[in-house]
Amino acid sequence: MSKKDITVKEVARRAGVSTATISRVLNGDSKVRPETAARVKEVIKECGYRVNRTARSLKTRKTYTVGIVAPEFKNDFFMSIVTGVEETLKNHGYSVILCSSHESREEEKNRLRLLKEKNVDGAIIIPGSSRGEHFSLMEDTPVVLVDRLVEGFTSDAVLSDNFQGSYDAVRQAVDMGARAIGFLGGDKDLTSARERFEGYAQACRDLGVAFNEETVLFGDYHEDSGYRLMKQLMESDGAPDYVFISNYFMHVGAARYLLESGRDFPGLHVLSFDDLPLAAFFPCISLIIAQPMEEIGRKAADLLLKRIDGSTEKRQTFRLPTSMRILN
Amino acid sequence: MSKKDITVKEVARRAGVSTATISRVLNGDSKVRPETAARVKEVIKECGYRVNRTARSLKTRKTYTVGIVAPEFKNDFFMSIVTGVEETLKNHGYSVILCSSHESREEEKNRLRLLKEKNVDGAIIIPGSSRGEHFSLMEDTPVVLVDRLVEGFTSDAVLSDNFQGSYDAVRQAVDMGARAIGFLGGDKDLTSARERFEGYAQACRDLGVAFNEETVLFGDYHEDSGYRLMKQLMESDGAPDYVFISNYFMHVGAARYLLESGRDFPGLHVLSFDDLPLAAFFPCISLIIAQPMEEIGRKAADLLLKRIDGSTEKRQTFRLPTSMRILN
DNA sequence: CTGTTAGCGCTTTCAC
DNA sequence: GTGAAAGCGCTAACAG
Repeated sequence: MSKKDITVKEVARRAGVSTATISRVLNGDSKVRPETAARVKEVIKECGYRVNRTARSLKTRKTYTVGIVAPEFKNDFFMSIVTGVEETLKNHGYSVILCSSHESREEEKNRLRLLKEKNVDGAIIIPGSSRGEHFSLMEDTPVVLVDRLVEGFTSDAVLSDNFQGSYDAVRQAVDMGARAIGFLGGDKDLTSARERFEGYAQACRDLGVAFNEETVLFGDYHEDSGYRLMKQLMESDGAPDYVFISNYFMHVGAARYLLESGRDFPGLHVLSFDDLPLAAFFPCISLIIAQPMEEIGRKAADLLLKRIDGSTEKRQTFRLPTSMRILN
Repeated sequence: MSKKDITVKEVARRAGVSTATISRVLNGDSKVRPETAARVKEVIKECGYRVNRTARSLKTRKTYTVGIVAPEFKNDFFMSIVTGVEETLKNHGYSVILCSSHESREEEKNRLRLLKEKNVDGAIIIPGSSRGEHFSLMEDTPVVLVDRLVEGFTSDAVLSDNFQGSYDAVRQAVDMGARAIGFLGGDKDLTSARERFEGYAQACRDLGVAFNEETVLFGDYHEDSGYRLMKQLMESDGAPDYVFISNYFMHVGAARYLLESGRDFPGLHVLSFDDLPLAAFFPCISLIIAQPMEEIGRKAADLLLKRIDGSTEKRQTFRLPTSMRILN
């Protein structure tokens, strides 16, 4: 933004009209004589005028900017969501500010405060945990939660149908001949981890699958946890033939264990959440529960746009169905 | 941003001072009597005042925002760079606007124009192609190019040392016994693709590796291209034992071919660029040339910050060294 | 249809 | 140390 930036005032002077008229042309106001509009557009092109959106925002109280907050971005899962969000919002003239919260509640809070100060028109948040009192910071700024819910804060939300996805996977495994299914779970502090466990547990009960406490293990959604739990499970006495893994990163860790152990695991069947590009390459993979990630992002953006435009409908939580990909 | 937002004016009224004093306190100006400052801070806390950064930016002509433009974001490679950028900039009080250019020059141009209108303090760009006349749009806004260079536009840039990385890989392969090395290359329109080829070619010449035109294939950096070229190479008569693959996505495609073909490839050695989490799982992988992606992002951000702060040094291009990971 | 005018909320001389 | 006042560039009544 250099000193010599051309302003509406300058354009007005050159076109011999008032700044109000320039503004009208800029905003497509119909009440401008065509010849006037043409002349103004001419001048604008000539001198390379560009609107100053900061000034416009100050006046209109609209920034056409939304924040997207997530624990981190260097993973395909969150980025697919971000992609869906960005595409959709871009088509509506909005831009996206990226905010990583590093799984820290304090950081999450700081980012929200900043977004508020930057006057974003709304925010899409993948919460770092189930606790969300600080989300009240956003007061009357529209918010859509994605992937996880939060206690103490109600808003629109878009999630996968984790329960059903898990349930269906277990049923499919049973059809394939499973008698016992081990479980590697994420941090129960996250709603999605709880829901996936519930779906698994309920299906086991409904379908008469042996439910052995020792083969149901919990850690967190990260790779190391998957490695560790898979190792623990495979080295235990009653290692099951079927293993349900709760997300992609745990799956990566588990796969790493299977490869590094140097052992063979004949008859082992892995069922896992998340259909990222390489999941199908992993050892023993039998069934993948795919979340529609980009669609989740698009849906979240659509919802947010509705809120921003003042839709007054009551808060809604959308659960998008997962799909199954059977590999062998 | 609701009607009842508290402004400096309101804080001034409540604290019984002028808005100038509030501003001074907000900005840590020392020329404020401690007692006054304390009282102001008290009031600020009490009424939950938050600065309006849009207004501040209009006045100071500084947005503390930078744009980051890339062809797309749903891939680990670009996102690792973005992560490095975001972390670094966040630590300096900047936020990041995400702009996908979809490999389209027109779209890239639109995004740059928008960034300009939003008065970003600078931009970090992963160009979609070698053509960059439209980058002149950014006039006197600091720009740092990442990963790829562009003709017709000079600016700071941060890249991997593609030539050296390729060269070293070929030398290592020769040490491992390679006599002929096939090559799967990216789109020659990209500087990085050209550089990787040059490094490979030079090393072959220097080390006396047979350089067979029929085993040097070019496509683009995408998965399908990797699949197709690998298939072509493996089904040809003189299929080499060593294959150099120019980036991660081609590697994914090539790996998919190797798996799906159902054949065995005894003695096949794959050398590939990019150390993404799963590369080491791929069939026949022998050597990975790792780019320091997050570091590239951090370096780019550092450079940009220097430019923003008015460093007047001449434009620089940094080439960060790659490293080798030998797998077998 | 077009111009005049009054700000949006903040920072920043320039006086005192 | 502090305040008064002038804008940053734009839009939106309100007149005409």
